[in-house]
Amino acid sequence: MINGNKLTPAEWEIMDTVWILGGSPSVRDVLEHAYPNGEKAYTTIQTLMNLLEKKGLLTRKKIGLVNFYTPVTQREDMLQRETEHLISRVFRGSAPALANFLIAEEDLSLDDIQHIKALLKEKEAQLKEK
Amino acid sequence: MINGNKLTPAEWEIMDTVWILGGSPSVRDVLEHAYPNGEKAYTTIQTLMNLLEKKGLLTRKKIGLVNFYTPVTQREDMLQRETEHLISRVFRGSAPALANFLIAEEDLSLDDIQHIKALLKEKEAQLKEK
DNA sequence: ATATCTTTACTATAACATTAGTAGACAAAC
DNA sequence: GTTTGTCTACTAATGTTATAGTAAAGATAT
Repeated sequence: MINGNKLTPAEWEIMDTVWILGGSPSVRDVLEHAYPNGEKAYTTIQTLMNLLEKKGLLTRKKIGLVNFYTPVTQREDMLQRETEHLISRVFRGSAPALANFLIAEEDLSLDDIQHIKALLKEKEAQLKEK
Repeated sequence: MINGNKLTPAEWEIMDTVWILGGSPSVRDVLEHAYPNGEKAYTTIQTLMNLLEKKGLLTRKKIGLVNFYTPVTQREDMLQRETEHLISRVFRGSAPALANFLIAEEDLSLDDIQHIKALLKEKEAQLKEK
């Protein structure tokens, strides 16, 4: 199964670390990057990463003794999935509602606003073109 | 405690129904509105609503035999909380990153874009004023 | 005034998520 | 070549969320 599984918070932390590290990190790589002060046990991370393999989000390849884990999806796919989940659950399915809320309620700098404006202009041109 | 508790999916469904219904619905009101075909048992909703009281999201007042539940917070407060949760967990704490993503990746109509532009202009004026 | 229905309060169970321990395999260090 | 350390595979314990059953209290209908 490619998917259908929502990531739990602990799983997300692992996946995010894998994406940040890039390539095919080992359990120890992830542990050291995400929990440098021993916040979690090695075997905890190991269990989670094997779980993520079972869920189809990581693939695993053993080289010598050690397993190396490769993400199956791009981080962007997850952004999309998580964002759409929020929209459907909390904003009753309306992406514009989230956009409105973001602009109205979250702290954006003038720079941010300029940047968003530019993006909008682009998007607008793109839409009109069709 | 006013809060600190994240809503679980089942809890969110309840809260959302309470907000939609308005006023101070009973367990049965919520059940009938949210699960009109008996998808969940009466006592399940009851348990969840009592849990939500314990968490400080609902208050409860008994009139005669029946408990009526009133939401403590506005729906908007929850939008904020949930949105910020997504931002911190998935967009590494950057609200603009979510905004960019939304505009780039979600389907927005020309109307939506006009609307967002207007909002941005407002926000901008507001920021410059200070 | 008894039978039936609705509601409450309490309890129980099941499913899923989180964390980590243990035994054994292998490599490296001495 | 035995000790030490790292890794895997497996298992276990704990915590949290979700779901609903049961008994008792009060209302309602006959």
